[in-house]
Amino acid sequence: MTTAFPSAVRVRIAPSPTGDPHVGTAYIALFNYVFAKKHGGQFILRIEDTDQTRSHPESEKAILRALRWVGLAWDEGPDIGGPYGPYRQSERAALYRQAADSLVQKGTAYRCFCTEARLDELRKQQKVDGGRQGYDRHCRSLTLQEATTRAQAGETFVVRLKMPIDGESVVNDYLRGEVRFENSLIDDQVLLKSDGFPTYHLANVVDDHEMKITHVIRAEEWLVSTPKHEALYRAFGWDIPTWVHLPLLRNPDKSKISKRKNPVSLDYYRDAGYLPEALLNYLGTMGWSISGDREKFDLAEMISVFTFDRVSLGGPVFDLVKLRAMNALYLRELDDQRIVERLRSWRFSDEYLQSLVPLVRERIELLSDFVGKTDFFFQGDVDHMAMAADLIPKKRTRAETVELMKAMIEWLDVQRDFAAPVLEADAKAFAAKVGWAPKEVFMLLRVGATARKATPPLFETLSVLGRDLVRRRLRECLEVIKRLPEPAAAPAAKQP
RNA sequence: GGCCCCAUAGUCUAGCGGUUAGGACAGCGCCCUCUCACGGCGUAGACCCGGGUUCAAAUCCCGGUGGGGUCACCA
Repeated sequence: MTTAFPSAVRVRIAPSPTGDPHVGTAYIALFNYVFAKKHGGQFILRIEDTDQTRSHPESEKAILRALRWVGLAWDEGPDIGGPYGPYRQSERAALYRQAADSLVQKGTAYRCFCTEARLDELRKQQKVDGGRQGYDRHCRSLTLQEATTRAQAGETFVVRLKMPIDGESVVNDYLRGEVRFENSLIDDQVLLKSDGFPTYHLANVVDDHEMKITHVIRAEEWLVSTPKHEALYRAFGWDIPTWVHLPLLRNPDKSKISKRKNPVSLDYYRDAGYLPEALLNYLGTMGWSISGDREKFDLAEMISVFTFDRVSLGGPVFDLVKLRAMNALYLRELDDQRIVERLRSWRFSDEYLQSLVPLVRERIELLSDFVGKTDFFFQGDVDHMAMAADLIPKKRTRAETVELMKAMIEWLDVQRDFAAPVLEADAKAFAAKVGWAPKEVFMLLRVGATARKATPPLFETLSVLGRDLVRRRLRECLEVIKRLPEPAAAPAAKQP
């Protein structure tokens, strides 16, 4: 496995701006970055925003900011451009349409006019029969002329790839060697959606080729779709890049890392006070080792000795306790002045303090009161256990409260705008929707987000805290509530 | 469920045919010490199971089991 890499190494991280900047993105970006730098190559950032309904420009901004925070700088990207731009897929739509069309003309892809209803029905039937899952290739037998006529008549269609019907696909993964797939089990993948936008599969392959990507270093979840990608490269007549599928980061229960079970947003780590270099170092120990008895190393050192041969394939559990210990190591190494600087750029900046003062100015009588009134703004996780008695509202059961908290977290997960007035209006709407009194909802929100019953105005407070801290704390709070005993019935007899 | 990947302590890992199976976090104990923390020392704790191959398997092969991923007009 010790192939020499050409100096023209070009790799990429291709996040989709559909949510928070994800630790998994930083993880994969790190290995791409390090590999590129090791071989004097380029590290490219490409935004995969082909999902019209789920992509958001704020999310893209957040991803760029977070990647910068963590210390990974790209050589080409949507903000700085580069020779193979644009680096945002929504700006390359024509390219994909053209690519899909060329495949249709060549006969390696075909238009499919099947309706969603038919596909649903098909899936349902397949479930009953227990046979082969997936598209039945109904439209594959249409002639090009037939299909063209129907398309020109205005019928909506998608473009699907013609996978080989038999034989097998052998994918060469750099870390695992040959992986075999039976072609008959692989779907005729949709390449172009009915809205004219490409799917991941098409856009990704086209761009990786156009951008001259040599090594596709991505998460293991993509391994099984790699034969489709290879089929696409072949259909175009393009060279296939080297595949490197890294193991997936895991929750403590070993499932794929998820926001429900782990803080997953890079902004959370920033706001909770983790040092980016410690986070990066920790990510570097996930599935990779620098040597047998060392685990503390900086980026430069990782680059200097990097090789994929030291990757281990078991899915590493992302352990907050260990990360914290790593962070402590880095913190202790900083001299006093540097720690002061870090604190300033974290939460002791003039800017942040100024956002706090309006919230507490009427509530403090001495300057020294400030600290006690604002402590939860300077904490990461907060002690909900101490609030156990106030977590379940009077007249509510634990089960009801759990459901409410779940619904509230779901709502906040999609709440992009954290400006106080917006939050307030949306919170009221939320309360109405779930049929709870606003004051009940607000108190739960308050206690969940701050572990306090008395705080500055709720929505201003949430706004300043920021969505990542709020959502993490609510999740923690939910876990605490779940473990609480059912409160005694409301008019419960008081014990003497 | 089909297909694919994976498998060393609770967790991250070293190991790549012959080791008293090494390191780190967490745990426990002791030392340092006005407390706590840091630091130091120590301690407990692992090769998933079963077959092969071999003089010799944590290491190679096969099977099982377990975990994970994936089966979208999401990425």
